[in-house]
Amino acid sequence: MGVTGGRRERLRAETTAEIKQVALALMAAGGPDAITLRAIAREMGMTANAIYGYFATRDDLVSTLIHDVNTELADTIETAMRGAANGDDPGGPVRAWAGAFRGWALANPQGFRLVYGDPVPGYRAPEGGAAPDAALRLCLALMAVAAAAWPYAAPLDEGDFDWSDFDAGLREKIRPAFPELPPAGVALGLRIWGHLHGLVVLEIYGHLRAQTSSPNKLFQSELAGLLRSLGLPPAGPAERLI
Amino acid sequence: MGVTGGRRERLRAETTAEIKQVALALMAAGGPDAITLRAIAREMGMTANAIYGYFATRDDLVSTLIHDVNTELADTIETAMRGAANGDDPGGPVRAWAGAFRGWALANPQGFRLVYGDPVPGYRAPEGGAAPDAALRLCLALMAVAAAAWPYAAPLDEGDFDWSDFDAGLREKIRPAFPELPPAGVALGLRIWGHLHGLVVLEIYGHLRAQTSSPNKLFQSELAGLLRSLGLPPAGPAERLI
DNA sequence: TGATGAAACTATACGGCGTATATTAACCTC
DNA sequence: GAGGTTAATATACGCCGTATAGTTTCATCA
Repeated sequence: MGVTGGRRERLRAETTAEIKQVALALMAAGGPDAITLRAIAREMGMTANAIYGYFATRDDLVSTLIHDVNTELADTIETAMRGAANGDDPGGPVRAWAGAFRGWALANPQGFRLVYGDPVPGYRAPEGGAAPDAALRLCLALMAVAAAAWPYAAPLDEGDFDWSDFDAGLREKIRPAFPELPPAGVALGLRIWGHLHGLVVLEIYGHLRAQTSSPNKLFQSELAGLLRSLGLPPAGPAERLI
Repeated sequence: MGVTGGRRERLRAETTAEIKQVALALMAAGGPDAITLRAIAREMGMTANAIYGYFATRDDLVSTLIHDVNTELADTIETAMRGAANGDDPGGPVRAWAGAFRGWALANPQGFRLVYGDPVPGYRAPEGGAAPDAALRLCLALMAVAAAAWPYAAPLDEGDFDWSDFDAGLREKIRPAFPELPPAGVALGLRIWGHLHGLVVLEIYGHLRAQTSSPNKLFQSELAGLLRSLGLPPAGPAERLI
């Protein structure tokens, strides 16, 4: 176990990265089902079994991919929300979250399916492994949305929630970051997620295709309705001041 | 082509029904991926290839299952909505639709996945076959919801839709049944679908499990918010008259 | 410098999957 | 009884994930 054994470890990291990259490319081309060890190995010019040296099992590889994709989504949303957090526009975070979420989903439909659909035959791996990390980031972004909207939405809210309705670990992360957000505000964040998730998943999976040719118009209309139902102004601060 | 060949046709129909029933049982037990011809045949005590006499291909079988499940969902929703169409409660259809949709989804999560998720490796079959039938029924139920809510929601609606935004065949079915419903009302129906679909799909796929232990409370809260945003009374006509 | 041993990779095999083809048995119709 | 449709079978092929054993590569250290 030499301390200077950096070279082989670097090679190993590169090969690992290439495996994941090829797997993502295969998934983008043919869906999650196209992630087969043989196909990856074929693409890389090596044997399928060699991959077992990098991932204990195919599900491990898939789990890692899910984590990576989830992280990418979290990055996208966090970036979009940083640009919208000017404080003058309480609807900004909602619009940023919604736009980033749908935009990323439409740009990476296979990744969206991998994370939010049935991944592949196998099961989800770790029962508490790496996925929650990125999922937590997504949830915290949602809470930022809820925190921005809550002062406006609170008078309209009729939900009856308390902290015991939510995961204890989640609560510990939320309360320090958003001390002003009550349980009903957390619920609001999750509701906004579900609210917007529906149209996106229907669009990604093609279930809207038989009905409308303008899913974007539908989504924008729904977003406007969401903003209105939250008591938020429909557009930026300029219009709100008029 | 004898006219009296009823016996064999009856046997054939029975075997066909048994194949589908076994396939649904397998799906309920192990997810859509568990639908394998071999497993079905094993369960029925015959050879996998014998199924090719009843279904040209495995995808044909899956398509038929999707159609059956979709029909069951449409039946459930239509029944629930018939019970809510007393005319005195404009929010009744929305609540009936939402309750029936989520209730059916929770009672048949595998069926829900089959219809609204990635079915199985293979493709969807007919590009215009049997599935649209049931999908149309679901859509018409949605339009009944929208028609009941539209007189209340219209003043709040800010969508800008016209008929060209929707499928021509769909329009022909909608207009005779709901002549008072403008394009924005149709969009409202689809939006309600997407609105409620999101939380249900997140719950079915387990993505809410890490956050909340009360998905039902969350859904009811969201439903109340939907009713409010539509300008509808939150409960039955009794409360509305107060 | 050269042996050592871990790591990367290959070769081969097994069972399960969907599918295709050819074959046999049962049945109704004429 | 003959002809033709249908049910069911046996067998084979290729692809999949996985397991095991064997081979090459190469950093490490005496």
